[in-house]
This record gives sequence, structure tokens and C-alpha cells, in this order.
Amino acid sequence: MQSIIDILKENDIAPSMQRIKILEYLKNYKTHPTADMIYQALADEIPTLSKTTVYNTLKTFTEKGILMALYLFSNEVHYEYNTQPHIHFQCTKCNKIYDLYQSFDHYNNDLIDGHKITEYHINLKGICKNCLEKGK
Amino acid sequence: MQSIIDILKENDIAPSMQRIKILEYLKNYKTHPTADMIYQALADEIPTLSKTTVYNTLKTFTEKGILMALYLFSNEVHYEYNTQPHIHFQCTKCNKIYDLYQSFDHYNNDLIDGHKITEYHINLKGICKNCLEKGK
DNA sequence: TCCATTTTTATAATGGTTACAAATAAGTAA
DNA sequence: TTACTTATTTGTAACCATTATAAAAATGGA
Repeated sequence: MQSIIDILKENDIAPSMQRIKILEYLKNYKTHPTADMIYQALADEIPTLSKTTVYNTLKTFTEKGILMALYLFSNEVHYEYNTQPHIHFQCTKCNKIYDLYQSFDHYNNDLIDGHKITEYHINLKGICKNCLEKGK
Repeated sequence: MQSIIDILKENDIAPSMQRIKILEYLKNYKTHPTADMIYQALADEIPTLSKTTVYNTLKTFTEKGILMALYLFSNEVHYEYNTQPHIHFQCTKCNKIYDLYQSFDHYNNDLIDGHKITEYHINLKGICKNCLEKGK
């Protein structure tokens, strides 16, 4: 089991306290948070935390491939710790984001119409089980 | 062949000049423009055009299902006139957006893990044919 | 310890989008 | 047509996520 610090070192990122806490948060709580959500969640624990640090850190992690940036159905970016391939579903009622592990088409390294594919996202939208059951 | 005005009327939208021009632009130039691109493109023809009108109109059209809002790999929204199902590919070098008509999984009205799917987007990212050929 | 480099921070700036309220255009009844 | 109501457009300001910038703090090596 790989520690947070190991993950950072493997990616040539100095394991500062802020970076550790941010990655830890994303690895433990798979809630696809935005930068602001992460900031809010950690502000108590790290009172001096700056939102700029959160943005910088997320940018670094994403560039290194540690995190995936999700562009769903709004103009704020959600982040997730990279695990096995899956697709995303967002509920239009409660806005919750779900990971789905249904079988789906994979496009990695495909060449389509001559274009080289390096990354792909499958984003679904609808009403989640929970909201369906609540009636209405 | 359905006219722009007919499309608007069918959707209970009064066919004002601004609305006609905006829909016409999206129907004719399938370039997946942003609100600002549309504004820039029409500003000469409609000198009094306001950016707010463009935003309002795009919102109306999207709510009626005439347009599709695309959330690709940035936080600006791109729009397209709804045609046959297809998927999107954006080049990371030139940022151009391509429509791909490859076969792909369809999810409409599926029920996955109890969630009702009403809309889905497949977004690919990579290097387009054109940029590949330019070498490097 | 001293110094150079990295990291964090606060502040201001940017850019896409929305809120708001006034101005204009359109639609309807008399 | 007029008078009046409603719909649409417009300009301005506000909003909110994100980025730029430069100073402050922390870190690491000689």
C-alpha cells in the first residue's frame, strides 16, 4: 500500500504539509471535489491555507497525472484521484457525481479519422437512484 | 427543409432578428463556438447586439433542446446545433473541436445502477490529424 | 549559519457568465 | 390608430472560478 508521501516523491514533488493533506483528501474522500470544496474542507486543519495553494497544487498534480480534472456539466472543475477506468454520472437534481463501472468503450491510443486519442471522458447526466426514489 | 423561423416557432420562441441570426450562425457554421465567438461573429451585422442577448438566447435554445451545451476541456461553454448523435474530439495543440461519427456506446434512457440517464457526452482529447502531420 | 531555491501566501487582476433595471420592440384590445 | 401590456434587448454592474504577481515563509545544502 503506497503512502501519500511515496506518491509525491515518485512524481518528483516535494511532500509539503499542504500537498500531503490535499492529496490525502482526494484519495480518501472520492467525492470529486472542486478547488473550493477542498479549500473549505482543509481550512480548519490548516488555518493559514491559501486558495492559491490549492489551485497550484491541483495544477501540479494534474500535470503529473496524479489527478484527473473533470469537466462535467458546469464551468467549475472537479478533481479526482486516478484509479481504475470508469465513467461519470451527475444527477441534475442533487448534483452528486457518481462513478460508474459499467462496461464502456475505451479509446486510449486509438487513431480515429487520423486523430491520436490520448484521453477520453464519458459523462452521463440524469436523475440518480436516490432522487428517483424520493418520488417527484 | 426546415427554416430557422420554423424551428423557433415550433419551440414557442418568438423569431426575433437576434434569435434568427444566432441560430442561423450555429446551424450554418458547425464550429462549436462559445458565446463570445458568436458575439464577435455577429457584432458587425448587428451593431447594437449585446453579449447578454447572446447568453440569454443560448440559454433559451439549450433549455428547449435546440442546442447542446458542450463542456469540454476548459471552463468556457461551447454550443452546437443538435444533429445526429456523435462524439467530440478536441486537439490539445490547436484546440480545434472535431465531430466524430465513429460507432460508440449509446446510453440514452438507460438505467445504470438505478440511475436514469437522460443525456451523455463522450469527449476525446489528443492530437489531431492536422497537427500530427505538421510534425512535432 | 548563510544563502539559494522552493513553497506558500495575500492581493489584485482576469475572464466567462449572470443579475438587474432601463430602454426598446412587439402584440393586443378598444 | 391609440393606449396599454408584455416580451425582448441592451448596458452596467456584480459574481465567481481561476490565474498572475510579488512578497513572506519554509526548506535544503554548503
